[in-house]
Amino acid sequence: MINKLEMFIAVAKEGHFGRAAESLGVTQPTLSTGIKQLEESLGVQLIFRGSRYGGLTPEGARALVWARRLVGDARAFREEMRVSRHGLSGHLRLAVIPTALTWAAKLSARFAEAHPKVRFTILSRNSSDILKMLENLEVDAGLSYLDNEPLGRMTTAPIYTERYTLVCHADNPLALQSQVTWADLAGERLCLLTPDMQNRRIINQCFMEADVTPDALVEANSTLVLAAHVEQGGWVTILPSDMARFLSVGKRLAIVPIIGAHVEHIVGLVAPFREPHTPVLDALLTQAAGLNRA
Amino acid sequence: MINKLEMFIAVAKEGHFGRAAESLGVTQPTLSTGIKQLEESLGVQLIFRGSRYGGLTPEGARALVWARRLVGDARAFREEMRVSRHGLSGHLRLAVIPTALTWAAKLSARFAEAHPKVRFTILSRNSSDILKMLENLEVDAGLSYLDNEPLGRMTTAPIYTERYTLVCHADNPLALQSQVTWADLAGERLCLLTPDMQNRRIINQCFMEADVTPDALVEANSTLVLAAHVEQGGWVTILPSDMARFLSVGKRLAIVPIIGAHVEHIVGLVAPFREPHTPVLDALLTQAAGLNRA
DNA sequence: TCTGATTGATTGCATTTCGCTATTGAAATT
DNA sequence: AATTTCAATAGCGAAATGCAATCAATCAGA
Repeated sequence: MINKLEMFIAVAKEGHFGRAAESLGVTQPTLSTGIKQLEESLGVQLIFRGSRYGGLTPEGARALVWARRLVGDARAFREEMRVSRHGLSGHLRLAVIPTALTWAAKLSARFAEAHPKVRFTILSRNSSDILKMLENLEVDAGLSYLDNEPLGRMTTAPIYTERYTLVCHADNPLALQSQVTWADLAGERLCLLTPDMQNRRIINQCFMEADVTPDALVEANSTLVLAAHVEQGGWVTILPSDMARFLSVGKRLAIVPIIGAHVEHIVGLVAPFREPHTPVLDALLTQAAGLNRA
Repeated sequence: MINKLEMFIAVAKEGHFGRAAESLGVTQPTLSTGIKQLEESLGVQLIFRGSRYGGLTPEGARALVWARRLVGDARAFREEMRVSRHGLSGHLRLAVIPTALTWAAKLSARFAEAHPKVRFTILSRNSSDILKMLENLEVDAGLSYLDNEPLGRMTTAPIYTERYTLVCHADNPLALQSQVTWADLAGERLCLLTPDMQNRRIINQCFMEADVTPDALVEANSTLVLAAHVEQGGWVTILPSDMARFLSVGKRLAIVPIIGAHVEHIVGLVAPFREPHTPVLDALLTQAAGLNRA
């Protein structure tokens, strides 16, 4: 049952039998019969298909919700039993928004100190991808905005609040100011994250509220690229203060706080709600709470 | 996986491999190997046993929580898929406290009107047994006190409030009174439910608050027995008003409201909390809400 | 309209798992 | 010490699982 449901989840995710089979490490015929058997045992067609994947039936969509739950719970169960033998160990997969990557490092460092046997995989993703990955059980937890995207049934733990700063080359006249407003940035050659990033949308909104049309000459999905461009001289960028500090040490870059029109956005840990938590997630939430206090 | 977990639940419930096997309709060796495989696949011993069942290990106790959840969810899932084919149909198992049996009839009658294809099984049980049966997935819902026993993660829907009345033979002097107090009942030959019933404990408490030591000469676990005794003449009993009315029609019995020292106890539907609900439970909750309004 | 590529279903076969009966071995009971 | 109870084990046939090979339908491009 459980493994059939995993097959179903894979097909729903990939929209393609062959790829789904590959992702599970089985052959396509095995997966085909698996889905067929699942449908027969439930007495319902789950997937439209005539020689080609044609989407989920209404029952299929409903079944997907249950499948995710059952598979998720089964994994959490096995995980908990494993932990009861070996202590906290294994693999923790984290998806993180680019601007929070330094915090991910802080989090995993703290965590590793407390639980040295746990391996981490940290992926940089935009916030909507993070939610999708959490749904599809591709990651165990995410580091993302808690106050913006509509979160479904999720466990959350706040970690820090994003405060935006201007990052410019030390030679830039703006570097001499103790602070700038969003309006001051009109006309600057901006280098910002791509618009699929929540962070960029927040910044756009700040500019809009200040009645400024930002001039994003370079877009990237990595803060590292932004910093590198700014170091070249011609550009300025906007980053949360921690990330700005991290990227500017040892470089001829200046950090200037931006004031006004600031909606503060809370960033924190996000994980699918599950009762009870897995032991790793519990430990992770504990570490997150510690970071928040610190 | 799921069926192994069902085996595990059965063993935990019966405390005996042979009986558990029988309850599942498999042979004892099948169940033995099932448990063994479950333990191997989880890498944890779940049950202490050396030639005899010796209780759950700590991990086993934890696993039981997960097992109940997974099995319950799997059933709810299958149930929902079945309903999407055949409409509301199938079997609804209800465990009910004796004093609420008339309400169970009202509930099932209403329900059957709306969903004629659903079969009912209604069992009379005391409130703590009801909780156990809900935990072990032996019934789908219960009709019991909502405000007294510590309910775990449960979905509840209030239906009515118990109000106690004296039931005595029409020839009894008390029958002439328009109302009685708990104290008035001192010295009467009482016929009450057994003390394992919550209702009896509530009545005991009422007597205690009125500083009366009740004299329960006959105890039974069925309200029908109480009424039959009262009809014989020598005894009086205490029943919630609806049950009293139901049992006294056509008989030479009198019903007298009891006043004072009344803690009002809410009776309603109880079902294991599960998100989303099964369609039958949803329908049942709807009917319960209707009864509550009426 | 034809042709090659894609994609999922089907078939046949080897392997594994499952569940039964019969039996054994160890405690508990007498 | 003999008997009973209870779970584990062995052996066997049936069912299931999963693979490689193949087929059938559809789509894209000429």
